[in-house]
Amino acid sequence: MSVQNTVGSGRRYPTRSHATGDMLERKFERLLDLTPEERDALHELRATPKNIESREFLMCADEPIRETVLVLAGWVSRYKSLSDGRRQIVSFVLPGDFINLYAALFEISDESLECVTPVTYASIGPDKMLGLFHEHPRLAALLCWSAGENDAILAEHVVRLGRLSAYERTGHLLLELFIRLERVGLTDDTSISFPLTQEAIADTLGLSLVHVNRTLRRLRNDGLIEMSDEFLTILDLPALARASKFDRRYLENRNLPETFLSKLLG
Amino acid sequence: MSVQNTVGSGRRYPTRSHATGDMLERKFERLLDLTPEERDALHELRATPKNIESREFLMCADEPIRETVLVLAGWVSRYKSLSDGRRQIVSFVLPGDFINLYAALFEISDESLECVTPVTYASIGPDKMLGLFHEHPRLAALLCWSAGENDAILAEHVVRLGRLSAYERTGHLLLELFIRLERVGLTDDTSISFPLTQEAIADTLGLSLVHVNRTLRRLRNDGLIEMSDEFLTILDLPALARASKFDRRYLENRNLPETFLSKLLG
DNA sequence: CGGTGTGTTGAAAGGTGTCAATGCTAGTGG
DNA sequence: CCACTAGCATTGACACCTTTCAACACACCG
Repeated sequence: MSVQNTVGSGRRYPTRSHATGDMLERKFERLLDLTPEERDALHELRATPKNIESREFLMCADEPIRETVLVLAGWVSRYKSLSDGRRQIVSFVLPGDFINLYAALFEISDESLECVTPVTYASIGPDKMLGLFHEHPRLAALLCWSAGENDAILAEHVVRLGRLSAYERTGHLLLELFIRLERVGLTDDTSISFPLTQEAIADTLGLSLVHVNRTLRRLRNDGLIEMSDEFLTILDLPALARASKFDRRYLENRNLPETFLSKLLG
Repeated sequence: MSVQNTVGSGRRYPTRSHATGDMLERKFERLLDLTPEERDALHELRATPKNIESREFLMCADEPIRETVLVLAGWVSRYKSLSDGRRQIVSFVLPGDFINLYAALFEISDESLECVTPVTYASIGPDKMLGLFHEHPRLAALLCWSAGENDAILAEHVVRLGRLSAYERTGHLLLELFIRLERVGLTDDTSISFPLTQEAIADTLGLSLVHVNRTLRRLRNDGLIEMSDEFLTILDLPALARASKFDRRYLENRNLPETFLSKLLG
């Protein structure tokens, strides 16, 4: 059920058949029953998807921000570069995630958005965005919810970088990616397709490439994960979560509260 | 011009006379000329300010989220705790900043909000928040801008933790705090009142208390800063910025773009 | 006056980075 | 068809940044 896409120089990334992407509905339906009109509006957002290759950029540092982007398939890395070449990946944008939800509100950014894999996305201009806020306030609320979730993910990344050991950090990141993909239906039981190089992991976790390599080997030796060029398998999720101080509450317990739901429904 | 507030156990924190706080207008006026009605709406937000002591909590982990908070005076730290006692401060909330802009959208949080100093704040219930979005869409846009700025600050914090040395991290943090306070008019030439303990700095930068102490001493010895119990002075801002790889663009270059401004103004 | 919170300093241990070299696979061009 | 290159994964040895442990100074407070 998976198609082989030839990518860049020597790495393959398998694209799943459901890459057409209804992961946004999937996320939102967990919070709220959408009306047919709202579903239509969401469908319309991705009416004319675009494709872009691995290693290409959705946005470059110091370039003007174009528009809000909804990722339908593939991984995007958001990172910042230092003058001396050091690089820090701030976050990964996965299918169903937004980029630049605030795009309309800033002139330029000092961050870059690079495709880790081939990416299918829908771009949403400021007009469309404003229209959405007027015509579908409930969807607007869900978009804000999405922004709030990103905030929580970023906050946890700060904890990871600031207070976890290399071993914990690595396991923690792998778990986050696994669970985020699970929530949009992109897992295969205990496996996900995993396109990150060890260098990308290093630039995410604030570690050296060499140390990431050693750490991954330890995780493998400890029977917690299995990794190939293309896939990551979580062999023992509870054990890995324990070993990584991974508390998945930051990705859950984030339902819309009743008080607010009633307003949206009423 | 400064009042001595006795705080907790043995630390004093000077409260400035302009702690009554028009820093929100100050921030927004840099982006947009506000109408009298909008000014009134902003004033109304802080019509009934509340006070809370140093070391008290605006929110505790696992407690339900109450409401959106606008900080008028004082510092708040947002942090997460690990089961083994490790702590990571995610961000500092300064006068003019919002907390829980998404409050209405989540049930509970796994983060805590603790006052570093005595704090004056205005709480904004979900109703008021929704009303604001309906009646003052331009203010709503500015609130979103504010959320986007927080995102940029968090992203830079990730870079700080992931790719800067202890020396760079420390200088970088001090500069960020200085500049953020400068933008809301809370600097005294090259000084700010500085309530953080070395332990708080350590929990922010992902370092040990001891190493923070040594690093601060180095910064002092290098003639870049001066610190007392109460104040921080940036002696040579350009030099400190160079030494810390501090690129203030993440706090600037964030004006509202023309395309959007015209919509708001029209 | 002792107690607590904070700042300071030294010495030793340890986690992580750097440097360097190797193997492997896929793609390229002769 | 086979060198040859490029990108990535892997490993060992060593250096160093940062942590940990421990002790002490100082201010404020009850």
